[in-house]
Amino acid sequence: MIHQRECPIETVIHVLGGKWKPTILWHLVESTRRYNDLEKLIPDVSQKMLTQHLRDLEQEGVVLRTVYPTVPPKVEYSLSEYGRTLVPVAEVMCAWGEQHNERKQKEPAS
Amino acid sequence: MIHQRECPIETVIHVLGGKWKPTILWHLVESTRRYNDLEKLIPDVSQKMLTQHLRDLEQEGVVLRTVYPTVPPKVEYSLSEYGRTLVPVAEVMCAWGEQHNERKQKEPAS
DNA sequence: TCACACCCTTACTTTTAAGTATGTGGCGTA
DNA sequence: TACGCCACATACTTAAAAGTAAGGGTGTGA
Repeated sequence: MIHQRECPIETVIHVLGGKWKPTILWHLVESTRRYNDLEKLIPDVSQKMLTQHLRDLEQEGVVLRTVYPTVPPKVEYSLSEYGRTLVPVAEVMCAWGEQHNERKQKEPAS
Repeated sequence: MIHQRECPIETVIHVLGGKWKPTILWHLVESTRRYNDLEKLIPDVSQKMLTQHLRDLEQEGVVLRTVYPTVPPKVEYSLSEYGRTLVPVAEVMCAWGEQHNERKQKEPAS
């Protein structure tokens, strides 16, 4: 938080670059989710990291957090409209990443 | 190195996600460079990180390393053809990142 | 009265990335 | 003889990210 990011690629990496952030985003592209849902969909994430990543994504404007003041509390997470502008970027990255993974599998040496 | 990457977005982040990698790539898109050139072009990078990032990029197949057995030694780094397939991905990321940086400047409070 | 559901928070530890400082090899030059 | 050039390698330290474990607040049902 202490320095401004001059490199826009680093910006994207910062927004998308938590260990579970792509997975979270992926689930939110499909549908709005509650905290509990995400925990179940991503069994290996710890509560701490899930909360922290959701907060990060919220602060970047990518994710919307809606609290219903019911008992017990209900909190919904969804992609913001702005967050949807990130989807094509993620798709381009995905496509290259997939191809790269395949390539790496074929030539494990080199 | 110990686990295979299942998420292709993480793959891209892994390839591009060192502190100086986007900068290195950027300079190699423009031209082939020698180790010394890169040191001068990126004054803040340490030798250790420059070497390490170049090795990483080489191992991913993105960068070519050519050694001329002269004295003193001469080593050239360049983007491979495969590395050039990464450029459009980087450009898409760049575009979103720039826009995102502007947006963040305008609304420092959420 | 007690546990449970939901959505977290906090403190502490481990792992990973990056930074700092110093050393290496072989040849040309002074 | 010593010194510098180029492209590193290695060891050690610091900082950042992630993991682990435990607690909290509130109202409802048993």
